[in-house]
Amino acid sequence: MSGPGALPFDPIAEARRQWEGHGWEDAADGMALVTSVIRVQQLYLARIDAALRPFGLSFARYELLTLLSFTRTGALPLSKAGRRLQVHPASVTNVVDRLEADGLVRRVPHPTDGRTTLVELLPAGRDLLAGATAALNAQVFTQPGVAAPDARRLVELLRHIRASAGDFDIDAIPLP
Amino acid sequence: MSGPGALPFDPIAEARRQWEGHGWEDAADGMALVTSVIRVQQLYLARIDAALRPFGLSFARYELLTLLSFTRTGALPLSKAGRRLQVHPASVTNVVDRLEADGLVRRVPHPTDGRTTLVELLPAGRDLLAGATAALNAQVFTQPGVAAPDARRLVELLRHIRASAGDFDIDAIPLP
DNA sequence: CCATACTAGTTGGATGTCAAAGTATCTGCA
DNA sequence: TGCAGATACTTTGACATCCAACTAGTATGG
Repeated sequence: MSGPGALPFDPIAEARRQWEGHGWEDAADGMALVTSVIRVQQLYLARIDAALRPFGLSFARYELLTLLSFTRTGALPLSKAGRRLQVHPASVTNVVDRLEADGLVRRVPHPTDGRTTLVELLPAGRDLLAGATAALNAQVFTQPGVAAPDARRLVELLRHIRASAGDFDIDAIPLP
Repeated sequence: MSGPGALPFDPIAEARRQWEGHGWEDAADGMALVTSVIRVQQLYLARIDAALRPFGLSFARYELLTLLSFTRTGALPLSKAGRRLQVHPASVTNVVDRLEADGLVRRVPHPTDGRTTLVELLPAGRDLLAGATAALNAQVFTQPGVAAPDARRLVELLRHIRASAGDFDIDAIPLP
């Protein structure tokens, strides 16, 4: 995250001035947006990691456990988990390896499809998850750094970016 | 990035429904915002990496080269580079190692401060940077997935989040 | 002058990302 | 019925992140 202390100026505003100074005006808005998103992601991830550290979980592991807890059976094929979490199959393998090593999930062969392995939430994982979610909700998700109307406005704008990248059909499930 | 093809629904809208269904309404807006930022960062980074791949550069390396090119001397102390780029000192060491190995920068002892090492942009780095910036501007920064007014709106909202995290004094350099 | 506190940068390790390539299994069609 | 193409998951390697601990050098105050 940030080096020691705050900078005396906004580094993204400064970069934007440089972009314009070099004649790249057309790209300045986009550059500022992209680097802002990257920086805010970094800030959020640092806060998430801090909130989860007492539980021995990273955010990637937490997300997988949460996804499993929301299913009816507490299990999913790895491929489906990867699509829902929008991560690469190799990342799913990596995270499942680590959760399995910690006794929070287990791998189960699919009853009828030899290609498929299910990842199944174990009681230890479910138990850990309750406290972890409470901590995340209290420390991060109820304090996102902007007021609720602005948070919703941001989500809506970011949603257009996600849809334009092909994440989902934008007309599929409209926001209320 | 995304697994194969788009999902038939918005995974973040779905996660938000789960959050509300579990009684975590107060945290739902924040959860949606945080996961949206994380996802959009991932999308942007994938596009950036694709644009930079022909130049053999990652975004972290590109950013450091760009920062150096904006200085008067083409050189900076590693500590200062880390503060400007808002990354951990160990990350700066790592990226400088790799750029040095590729002959794009070199480490130079500080003339008067024995603790300090300067990282200096070499001609090969400067040459590579011109094409890399053109590619990034053309492929990513002029096509951020939203129109310019929305991009500016997003930057302003994200700027408040960055300020509230202590990145810089929000009154220091106001946007026009 | 010296002890202490601070700064600068490195090293080792953990983490998770994705690309590329691989093996194993399933499906659909000729 | 056989096979091409697809799917599922793993392995390997590259990449960059940060934490914790370390060494070396500088600044400051008594």
